[in-house]
Amino acid sequence: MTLQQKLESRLATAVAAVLGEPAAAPVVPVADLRFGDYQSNAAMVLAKQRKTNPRALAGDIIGRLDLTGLATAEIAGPGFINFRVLPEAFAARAEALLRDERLGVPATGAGRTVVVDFSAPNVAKPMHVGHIRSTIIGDSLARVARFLGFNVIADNHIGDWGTQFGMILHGWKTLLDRDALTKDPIAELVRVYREINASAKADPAVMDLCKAELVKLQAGDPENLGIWQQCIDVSKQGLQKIYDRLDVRFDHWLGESYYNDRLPGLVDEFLAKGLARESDGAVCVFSDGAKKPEDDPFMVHKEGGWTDNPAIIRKADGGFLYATTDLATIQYRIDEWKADHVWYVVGVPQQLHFRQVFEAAERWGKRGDFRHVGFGSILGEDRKLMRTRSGENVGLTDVLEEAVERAAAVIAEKNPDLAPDEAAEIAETIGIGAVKFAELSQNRLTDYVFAWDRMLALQGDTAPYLQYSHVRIRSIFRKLEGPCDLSGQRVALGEDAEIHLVRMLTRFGEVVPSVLDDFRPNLLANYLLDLARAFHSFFEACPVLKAEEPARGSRLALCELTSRVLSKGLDLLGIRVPERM
RNA sequence: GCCCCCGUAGUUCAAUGGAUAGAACGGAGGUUUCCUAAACCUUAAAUGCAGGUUCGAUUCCUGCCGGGGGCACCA
Repeated sequence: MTLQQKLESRLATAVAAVLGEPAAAPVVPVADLRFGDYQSNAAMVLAKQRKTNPRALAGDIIGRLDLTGLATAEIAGPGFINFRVLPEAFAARAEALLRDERLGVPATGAGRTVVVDFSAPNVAKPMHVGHIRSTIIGDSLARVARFLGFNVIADNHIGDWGTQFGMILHGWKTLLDRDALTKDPIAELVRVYREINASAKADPAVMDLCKAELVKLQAGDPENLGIWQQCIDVSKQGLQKIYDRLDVRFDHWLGESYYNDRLPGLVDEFLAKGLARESDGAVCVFSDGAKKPEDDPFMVHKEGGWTDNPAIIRKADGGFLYATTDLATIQYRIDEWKADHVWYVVGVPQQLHFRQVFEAAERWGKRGDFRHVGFGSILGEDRKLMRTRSGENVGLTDVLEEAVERAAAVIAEKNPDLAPDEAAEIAETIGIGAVKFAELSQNRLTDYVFAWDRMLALQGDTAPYLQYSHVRIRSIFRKLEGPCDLSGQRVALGEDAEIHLVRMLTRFGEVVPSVLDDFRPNLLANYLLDLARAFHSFFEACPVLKAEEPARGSRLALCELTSRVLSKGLDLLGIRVPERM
């Protein structure tokens, strides 16, 4: 049980004793240490309901509170109950954590299945910086959910069937350089796509040819299907290289094409059940007709009257769309995978689409906890959205390359004695870690302007700062020489820096589950920075190897525990830790 | 026109309705006979504007200002 849970449990007992009935009395960590470690505002809330004096009620509750061996409590301000955890309680908790493989993190997701839908690039187009958010945030959420005991299915819903294939097919047939395709398939595909895209934009006749190729593909033309399959294979190989480098894994790659056969039947079913109807030749799912414009964001003002903003599931020409595929995908995930939760890590601009699809799925009878985990946009220097086709866009591979180069330069300066192989490996770990951490340490909803120095920073609140903490700890254990069993080690806390370090260590079990409350890996990232700061302060203030027993063993145990929590925390963010740097 | 997201130190970002709004970079000043100075310590500096709800608002509500985005056959 976490310290927070213990306090909550004891407080609940006291509150029930005072009131004569159970009442909610949550305990939260205190932001400002001057007020203690944890606090509860229960007295203020309950006093208001009962129209009594909050400080008096808080006093009554504290009078009934048994905190033996755990903490002290006091009334503060308008009626807070502040808890200060006793050093011996912190020490006991640290000893318990040393023996706990889960490091105090409860398995809150046990027995539930969650599908995490993230990354989902379009094939035959290069990944650029705009793809980084979904990929990295989604991977981290999947890792956290897995650690919390969820049955996690990471699904890469790649765009392998859309209209862009009309262009690629036409380009393949008219522009392809076979030699170039053999040498660097991805680059050649990208070149073909860019060229054909430009000429189709300029010339409607070319666009018509592209559309004709798409129709043939969708009708099952063997030649086009063959080319399509080649494109997919080549693209997947290229994507896999980037995912390997980023240490991102998927359980499935069920792209749009996987659901292709299900779409006609799906639309028929929607029509038959009255969930959709024709409008201007298209089949649309309209929002619930009972709603009024005031309370329904689907309603739009159009041609003199209010109508709602439908999800189109079949075009007038018979083609299917994004919404159709997403509904088929939901059906599969709910019926085949028995998903309890489905999390879509997709940019905020698609919010309307997901509201429509989730509502349609619900009315269709596909019940589940569907969440659109949106994130802000990456903007260009002009503060406008980075577009896939605009030339200014920076490729994801270029970002990773540059990050690793910068890390290598710092290593050469700071630690020139490392063997070249090892230095290169460390540069990879640090460079990639820095990029990922830059993404994960901020609120996902914030828009930001892409800037090399921001994304590739190696100083300050960055992954290398965290990695360095771990490296210093490993350095101590190297000097120990020989095995060292700390599982039964007694922890004795004297210095403030030691107590503060343990305070931070005990919060790991509280922070990790909170990441999924609102899908915010940055809570974990920021926690790890606080933990690392606590460790560095401890490390400056408290000698370890040169200390006398019992402090020496106790401090070694704190180092070991810190190392484990940092490694696990970074692992949940998808960031590796080096042994030295 | 309607809807959504975002406005916090010079800059980039934090802050489940809680107390004196935290970091980092940059600025100023210090710490190395001692486990890696990629570190530590000290310091100056901010909630777009106006109302409202609340014991308490960066957070919730209303209006305005500013930035970004979405809104019928792309994904």
